[in-house]
Amino acid sequence: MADTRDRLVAATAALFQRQGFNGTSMKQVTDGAEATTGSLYHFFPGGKDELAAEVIKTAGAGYLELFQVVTAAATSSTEAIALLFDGAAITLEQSDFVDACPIFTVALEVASVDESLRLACQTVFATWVATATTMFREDGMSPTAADDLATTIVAAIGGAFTLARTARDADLMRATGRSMTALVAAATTKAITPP
Amino acid sequence: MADTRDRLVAATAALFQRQGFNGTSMKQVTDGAEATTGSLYHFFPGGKDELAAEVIKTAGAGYLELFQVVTAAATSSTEAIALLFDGAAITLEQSDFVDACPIFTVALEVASVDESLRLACQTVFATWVATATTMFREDGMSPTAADDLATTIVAAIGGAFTLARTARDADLMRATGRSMTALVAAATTKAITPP
DNA sequence: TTCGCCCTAGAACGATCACTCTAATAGAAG
DNA sequence: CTTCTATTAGAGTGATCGTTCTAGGGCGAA
Repeated sequence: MADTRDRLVAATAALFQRQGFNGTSMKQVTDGAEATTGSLYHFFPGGKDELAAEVIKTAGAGYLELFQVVTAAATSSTEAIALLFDGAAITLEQSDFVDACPIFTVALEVASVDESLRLACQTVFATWVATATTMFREDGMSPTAADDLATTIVAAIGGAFTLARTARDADLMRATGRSMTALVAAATTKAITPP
Repeated sequence: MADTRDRLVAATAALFQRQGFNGTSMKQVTDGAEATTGSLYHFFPGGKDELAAEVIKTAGAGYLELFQVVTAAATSSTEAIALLFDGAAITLEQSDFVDACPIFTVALEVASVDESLRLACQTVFATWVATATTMFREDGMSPTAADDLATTIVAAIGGAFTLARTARDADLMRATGRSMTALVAAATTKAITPP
């Protein structure tokens, strides 16, 4: 069946979330996906690197869609950001601080070591920043202001994941969310009402 | 000589910066420190875990001292934060995006796997946040506002390290720095001039 | 010198790593 | 049915992992 491939990607993503790239073995992947080594290398002849690149790409697209769903449900950029951080905090708590973004977990360990994975992560982050930038531009913000703010929010949510997971305390995510919400609120009112 | 121990810690910290915990082997450590396996396990009988805990503790104290030096050189909290992010951006560029914080790199890969290292990272982050909170309290901010802001800044600098290193672009660090500087400026003026 | 202790030296260990390879099986196409 | 391609199965590869262990070097104290 073709969904063996999907199970491999999903299992790898789950393992990357809690152990990162180097901490995850191919045996754990095949065990988690209930697949065999033969299947794994049939679908990913490029080995661990190709599998990881697929995980990053898939997870990146998933989070982007989640962001767009949240944005669509919100009545303002400010509310969207508030919902984003609150949702992240709840997800962390409900998963016992395991369900963090696999991309942030992998990015730092591969950035200086594996160029193909570095580029895969870079592409995902750039997509996220671009999407958030577009949202802020629609609020009337200048290109540079929107880009700065979008970059900051992506950075902040990634760092807050690290802090909250390390401390096993989702309030660190919420604290960061409050600050970012205030920042967005200030930036949008300023954009709407120019001096 | 007793500085063999220091060389081991320094070499491990350098390796953690670019490869993380699981990506770094004991052989790389002994090679980098010009030490032997015997020396390594003499000084760190607890093995890789004990060595990593020492690296986290030492690096954490080093960055805290750096923060305090920067703060002392600045005339305001706002300027201190600006200097902090600018310095981080320059360090990244000068080291070809290798010289990032080893603690952020290690934190996500060990948070769900190695409790002793998770606690070591948690302690370091808590110390950083507490120090920044104290600085903001001296500006007259309320305890909760100061703590929120301090948490946000630590999260933002960690996330910005990830983004900048992944994209090999220090401007992402500078963009985050501009937003955080604006946030601190707004918070301090509000604290100084209450409604 | 001789002792005693801190540190170094590096071979060796079993386990596990990512990966390869051959053979078997399944199911669609003819 | 036969044939063919896609997928599964899992034993086996050499390399490398973290760690252990025995032996010896270096140096101050007696």
